[in-house]
Amino acid sequence: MASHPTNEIGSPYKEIRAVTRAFDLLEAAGDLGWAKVGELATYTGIDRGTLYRLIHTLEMKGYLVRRAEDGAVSLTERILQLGDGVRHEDVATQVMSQALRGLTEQLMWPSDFATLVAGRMVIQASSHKFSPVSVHRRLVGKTRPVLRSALGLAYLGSLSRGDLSRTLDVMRRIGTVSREDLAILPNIERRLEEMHQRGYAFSVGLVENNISAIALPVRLGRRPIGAVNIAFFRSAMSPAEAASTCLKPLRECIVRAEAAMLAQTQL
Amino acid sequence: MASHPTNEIGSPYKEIRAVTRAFDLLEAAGDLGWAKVGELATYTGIDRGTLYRLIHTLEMKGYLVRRAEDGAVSLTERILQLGDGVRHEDVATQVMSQALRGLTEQLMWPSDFATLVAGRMVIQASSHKFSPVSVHRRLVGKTRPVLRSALGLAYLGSLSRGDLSRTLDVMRRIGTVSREDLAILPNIERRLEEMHQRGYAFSVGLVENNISAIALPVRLGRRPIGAVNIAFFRSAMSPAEAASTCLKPLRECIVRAEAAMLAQTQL
DNA sequence: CCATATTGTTCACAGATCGAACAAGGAAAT
DNA sequence: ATTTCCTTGTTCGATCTGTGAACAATATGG
Repeated sequence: MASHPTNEIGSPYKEIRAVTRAFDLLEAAGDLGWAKVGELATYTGIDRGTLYRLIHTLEMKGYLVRRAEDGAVSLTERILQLGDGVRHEDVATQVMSQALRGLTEQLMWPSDFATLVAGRMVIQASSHKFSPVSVHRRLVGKTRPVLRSALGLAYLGSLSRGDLSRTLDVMRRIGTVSREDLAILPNIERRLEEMHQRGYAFSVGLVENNISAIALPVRLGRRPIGAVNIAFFRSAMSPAEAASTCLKPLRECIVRAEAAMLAQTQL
Repeated sequence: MASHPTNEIGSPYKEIRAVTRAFDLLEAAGDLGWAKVGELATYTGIDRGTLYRLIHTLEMKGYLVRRAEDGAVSLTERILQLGDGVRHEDVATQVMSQALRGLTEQLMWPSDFATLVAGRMVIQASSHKFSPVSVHRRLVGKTRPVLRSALGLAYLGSLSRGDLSRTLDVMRRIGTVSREDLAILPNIERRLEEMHQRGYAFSVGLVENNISAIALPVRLGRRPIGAVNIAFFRSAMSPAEAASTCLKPLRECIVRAEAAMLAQTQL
């Protein structure tokens, strides 16, 4: 079928004009601070009538504000709110990738770092390809059930009560609570309490029959951002045996990674 | 003439659908972190075909990125870059409003705080209404020429060489260099050097024949953000006389205001 | 291997977005 | 005080854009 000119090698889509202009306007507002509509028209080249419509839309969404005294326009803090947490995801993934590699070289067993995304634990970094005892290669992007995996339980156990409630609400809203999960939900707080007393989360034969895992949460400062696991053959040892040998190096690895993340996000 | 339903009392514009959807997508990406296109469609209710086009546009503008491994989408740091300085404008104006009021109660002469906006010094806060010797009431939004006013010269004198060049380039680009300015430009660096040696900026009979002013810059940390002046009757004293009595309290007022701003922006 | 789910793309059409033109108000000059 | 010029805010028909149902391709799970 016929294709039309693309803006990027391989992409068939044109840029959406109104959206592009909206961001041109926001960038101009960022450059200029408080600016009159006529000034914005001169600076961006966008017709004044179009600007009035764009400004109205961005006002309704809360990203721009107009000063009553002279009609000047400025960005609001909502842009910053939108960006909250952005930097940290990238830094965390980068730091954890390196940290997991080191851990796996030390222990042989592979590890994954996952964050809660769209009601699932999504693997963001993984050391399986560095482990001599793993057959998995591409795990990044794969998901684990929040309520039944070691990764999910470790993460949930690091949330405050309020954040735990909100997280479960989001999961219900977007439909990631499975039938197996429904059996677990009534007891989730007790299971998390048991996990606190034990000192780690675990699962047995969840994703694959012969694979078990233990996991600990990861924080940025005091804020939980995800969890790290160690996966091992069920036949090789029990979770308790895994914990007795691997928990200490896992915890130490996480502490060093958390410090590195904190250093980088405050630069 | 016939009007149509408005989204806000008194506003005749409908929201631009594509722009609204683009921000719904960004907000969803902010909520979810790395998310697949199908997940974003479920979360936002926007058709997948539409999302592909929006994502493409936002990728081209640099606000979203797609992960090659599984096509997941995430916000980028550019949102934060867009928002740089947002919070500070509001805080600075609020703090300076209170500070200028105190200064005017102490000195009687009115003051203005201005920032560089769209190639002009725009008055963001003013104490004229608290001064018994001013006839002006509404100055916020009014502008002063950058190259000839005390406010403008104080601000320019606090910029690094690189920022000074960039600022003059922006002014040329958006056409705020007047004919009077053109006579000054060749000597601007010498005038700023003389100002440094004098310790303050001044103007005589600029906006009104009978009004002179002296001014000092205002910084947030090390970053120049604007300037504050003291306006007085030309017949009452010369700039040098004004400086001998008013410069010390003006400087002290600015130091206190800068400290208050720094404290607030680091909360 | 097959069925199902998911991803990515297309294109006719409904309707959204655009900007020239107009109306109103404010500022500056006389 | 009046006139002229500039700026702001709004309108609406025409043009073009953005949309989503449908299709093709790929990936996943049984």
